[in-house]
Amino acid sequence: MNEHSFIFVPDLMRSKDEHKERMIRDKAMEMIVKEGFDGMSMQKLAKAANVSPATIYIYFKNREDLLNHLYNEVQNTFSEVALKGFSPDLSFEDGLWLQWQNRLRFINEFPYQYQFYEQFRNSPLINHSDVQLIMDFKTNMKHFLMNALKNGEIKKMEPEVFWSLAYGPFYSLIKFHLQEKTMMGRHFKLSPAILKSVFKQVIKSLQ
Amino acid sequence: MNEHSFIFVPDLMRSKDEHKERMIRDKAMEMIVKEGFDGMSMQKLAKAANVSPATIYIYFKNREDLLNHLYNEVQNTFSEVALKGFSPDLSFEDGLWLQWQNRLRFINEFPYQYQFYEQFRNSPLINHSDVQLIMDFKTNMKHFLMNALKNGEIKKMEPEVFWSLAYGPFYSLIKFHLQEKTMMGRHFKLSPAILKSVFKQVIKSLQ
DNA sequence: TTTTTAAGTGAATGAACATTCATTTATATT
DNA sequence: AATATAAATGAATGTTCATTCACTTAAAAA
Repeated sequence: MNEHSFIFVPDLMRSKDEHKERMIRDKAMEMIVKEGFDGMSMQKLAKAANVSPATIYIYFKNREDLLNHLYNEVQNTFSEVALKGFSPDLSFEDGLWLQWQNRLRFINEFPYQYQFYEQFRNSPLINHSDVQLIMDFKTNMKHFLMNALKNGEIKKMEPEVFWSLAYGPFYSLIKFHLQEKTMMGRHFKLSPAILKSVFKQVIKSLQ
Repeated sequence: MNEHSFIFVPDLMRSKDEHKERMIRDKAMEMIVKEGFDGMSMQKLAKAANVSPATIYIYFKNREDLLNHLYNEVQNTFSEVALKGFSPDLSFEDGLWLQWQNRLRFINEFPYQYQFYEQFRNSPLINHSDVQLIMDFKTNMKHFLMNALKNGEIKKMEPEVFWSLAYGPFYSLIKFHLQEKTMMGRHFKLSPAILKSVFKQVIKSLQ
């Protein structure tokens, strides 16, 4: 519906208001992060985005379609940001560190989007969405991993094992970072120094 | 309401049916794992648990109260299982390995409970729940960490950093393990061999 | 300025929602 | 067997839900 609008553009028409769609998308994610999936109703969303409920259905087929589009968009933006400045020819340490920095940047810049993303991924909605990583991202990651292996920078392991070791601690830190209360009621601020120190330890585990 | 029922037990009464409450709790978690929070309505739950909607309100104040009780119960069972056979006087490597094994055992034995738990923790519901880890678990973990530090088995770091390095890769593996499709559409089976190998690498990162 | 088209709407629709209530049922004691 | 009590219920309650529809508005082209 939405992503195919470029296929047929009649001559005589009123064009869609990009700002309206942006508001719908942003407010939806904000509401879901603040009140959960059951706290985001179409009528409340319409009010928050300053449109009629019926307007939402011009942009999205239904509620589920809206949620899937949101997830898709975040996934793509995230991949894009993660690839900024990246090349599979970077040394393993430089490449992974760039990934960590890029991902942290995205999370800090778009906390609602990231938290919506995490909520969606941990819900059964993920099973009904047919989202796929953009090809560019996939091939870059694959070549990066292959180079690191070839150069003896990491040992041979299954992709899931690599991912768990290389990003597990990172995303765990992010979770603490985004909660205001963590262990023992303290607040945990993810400083650059801490991130770098954990990174060094992760590198050690992969060698 | 529920947890205080032992305070006053009249002589003449019909006693609550433990089996009914168990069904309500189990079906609720199953529904949430399969259909999400918005897929679990009180009327559908009643039907699934073979009780009247009104019966649920005998055991729980309202929907939110039910969800909080579920979370609480999982949290407590989880802590209990994690402590099985554990002592803070174990060597760091043995103690952490036991934790990994206990946690994996819980996840395999009660997948609905674990997946409900993860979904709850990643939703805003977590902000309105006032759950606390049981004291026994907390103190055990604290002493374990202190001993490992004293014996020079790990280096000094903030608790969140320790947690991220020691459990981040583990929970990441679990996520892959519980999805039927992971990276590149393959299925990932978490074998004991893989778990042990990742564990060894994690130990290396902590030293 | 007129025409054409889709964007955009407010009010409606029926279904599903959480919760309550007037009764009935089961059970432990007498 | 009778009694007292809370468990358990099915049928309501009023509210909110996702979605639709008859209609109005805006804008691009002629």
